Amino acid sequence: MTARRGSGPTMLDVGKLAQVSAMTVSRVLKNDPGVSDSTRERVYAAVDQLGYRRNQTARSLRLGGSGMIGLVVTNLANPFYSRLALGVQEVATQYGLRMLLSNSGEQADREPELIDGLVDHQVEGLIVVPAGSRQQHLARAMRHVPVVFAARPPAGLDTDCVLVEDFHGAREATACLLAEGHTRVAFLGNPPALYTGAERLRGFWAAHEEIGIAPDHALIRQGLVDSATAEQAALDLLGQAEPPTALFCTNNRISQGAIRALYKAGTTLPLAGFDDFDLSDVLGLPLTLVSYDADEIGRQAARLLIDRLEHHDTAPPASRRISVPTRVVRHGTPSGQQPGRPPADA
Amino acid sequence: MTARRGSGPTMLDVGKLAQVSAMTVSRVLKNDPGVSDSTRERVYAAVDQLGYRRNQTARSLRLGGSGMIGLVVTNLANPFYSRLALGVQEVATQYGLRMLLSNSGEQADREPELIDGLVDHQVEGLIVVPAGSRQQHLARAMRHVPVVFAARPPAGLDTDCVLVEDFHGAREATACLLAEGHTRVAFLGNPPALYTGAERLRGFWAAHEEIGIAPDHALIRQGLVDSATAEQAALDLLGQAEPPTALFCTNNRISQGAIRALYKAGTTLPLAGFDDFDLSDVLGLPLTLVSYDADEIGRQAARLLIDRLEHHDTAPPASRRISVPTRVVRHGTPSGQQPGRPPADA
DNA sequence: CTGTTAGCGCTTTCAC
DNA sequence: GTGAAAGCGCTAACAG
Repeated sequence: MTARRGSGPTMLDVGKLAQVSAMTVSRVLKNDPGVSDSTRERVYAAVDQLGYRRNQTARSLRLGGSGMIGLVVTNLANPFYSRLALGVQEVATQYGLRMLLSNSGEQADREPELIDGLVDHQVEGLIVVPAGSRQQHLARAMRHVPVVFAARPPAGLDTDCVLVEDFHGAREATACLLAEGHTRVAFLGNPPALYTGAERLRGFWAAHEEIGIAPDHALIRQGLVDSATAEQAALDLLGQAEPPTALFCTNNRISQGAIRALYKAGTTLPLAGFDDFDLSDVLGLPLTLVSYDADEIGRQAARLLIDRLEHHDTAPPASRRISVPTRVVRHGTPSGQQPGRPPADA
Repeated sequence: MTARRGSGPTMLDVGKLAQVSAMTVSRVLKNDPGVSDSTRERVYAAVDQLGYRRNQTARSLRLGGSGMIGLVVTNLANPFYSRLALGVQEVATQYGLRMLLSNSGEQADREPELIDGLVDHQVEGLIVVPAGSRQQHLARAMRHVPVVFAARPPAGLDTDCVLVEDFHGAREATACLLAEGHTRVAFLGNPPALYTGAERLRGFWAAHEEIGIAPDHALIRQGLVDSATAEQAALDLLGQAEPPTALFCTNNRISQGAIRALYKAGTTLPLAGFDDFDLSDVLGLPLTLVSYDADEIGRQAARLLIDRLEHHDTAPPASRRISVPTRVVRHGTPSGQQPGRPPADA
């Protein structure tokens, strides 16, 4: 019941109690060597007695650095982004930085105010998963602090970014399906306006070209935004006169929607997709998933950012682009045993 | 290439350019009515030209309020907590508050420094999922700002909290298994030192007592911390001389571990568990899951906190305890019935 | 309608 | 070893 405004004791209060000036309190708390042991002890005693905590806001103002970085993700409910956030946090913590987190909900129009708000709060840098391709507000933010892009690249802005091997992963996973003889692979994709959507389609396409065939346009569905829309699209495809014999999905939510569609349709089809997800190994489905370390995207982004912060004085290095590697994980029937769903019953 | 220290233009700079004092700039930016239109326009022009942004750190210091709340969760990678965080963020945003997020990684010994750090940053309040039962540091934090507990109750501290109906949910789900005639239901639980662990065991037990039987101690495993330990425990149980005929799991990770164990053992057993999870409906397993709205826990916690903030002056209300309701969801059961309460209105 | 003064809590600089 | 003064950027309170 003690939380009052104007928030608690100050260094002056501590000093008064310890019979020293605020300056000396400051020195003690900073571990400045030039303080006598007896004084030091009295100060610590006063700090304890008052429950004193140094006001970081005042320090930030004086020192010119808030000790915070901002992170903006599009959907924290997606494990991909919560892991990314954990990666950012992990590295930030190592450098004594805290994380201000905002969720754009994939609404590009909300992003500017989130970004501006973080800048107002004097974050020392930003890591952003941009929700849209209009990035004017990010250019604006870059006038104030370094900005690192994660998962999606900057559009016409010169700055660091950390991406996944979208093209490579999609190509490789698609190639797995094609290698099994499938020629009618459906594509279930997120909006092509998103970098990942475009790149993964490109990879899907490239895998086809490499074996000299072209995907059937009738099997391509884009603009899927969640599990539900993906499920509907998959059901549509399965109901076509010439249905696909395999599916490729560009992210975890789409894969899950497609899997639900297969389940409801009582069918099983080989499915390849970007992003691994919980229990993918026990579905008993022939799955080919592009897996990668989402935490690592966050860690790398944080490292790039912190590197900028530490060299803010020196000539800035050219903007860097890091790709986090992918690997293909196969579940169910990699090479043609037991093509059904049932989990290895007795 | 522009991000320098001492971060950019101040109101004085803007004022100079607009030929007014800093005070007038402040008024314009605050939408104070007492400013002439011509002045207002000049100020806005100068703001735009300089790319000026109000320094929130300085405002915080002056106004006595950081505009931030702190959230500490135990594991952001668990969808339960990322959704909780989203709920907090949602309500916080409505009130113009930002969220400083820390992840304790379920390491109780790391929690104090996280909490202290947030207090140092002048968060106006805290929402905490406590990692341990030693909560001295939280009592300390409460001397500075209001603290709301989420998902786990305070231990001997007088403050608000938002919980799940742990006991009720566990009892109901267990009762479903018992109603099907199972008398040997295994219990796979998280550490009993955790409130949820204890409550859910209590519910499990109560369901047995209600039909006049007692659980077999040989079927009870506690202290499971992740999917892997749960899997191992489940495999152990399945290998016993008198194995269980059904399983009860106290959270999503444990359920997933148990499901993996069943899959590897080539068996199928009815499984009940706390927390719903992605694709639970398409596993084709007889599942009875205790589902609830994790976002809502965050929203409610944020509301309690903000209520405290808004009434920090008036006599504080007695500490409140909110329970978020659970409902049982059944998958893959031949009967397909939704037992217990009616399908929870919504 | 606009400006001046003072001070939020802290720390850098300079004095003793 | 310690303290006094000044100021980080902003805004409430008081002029004018």
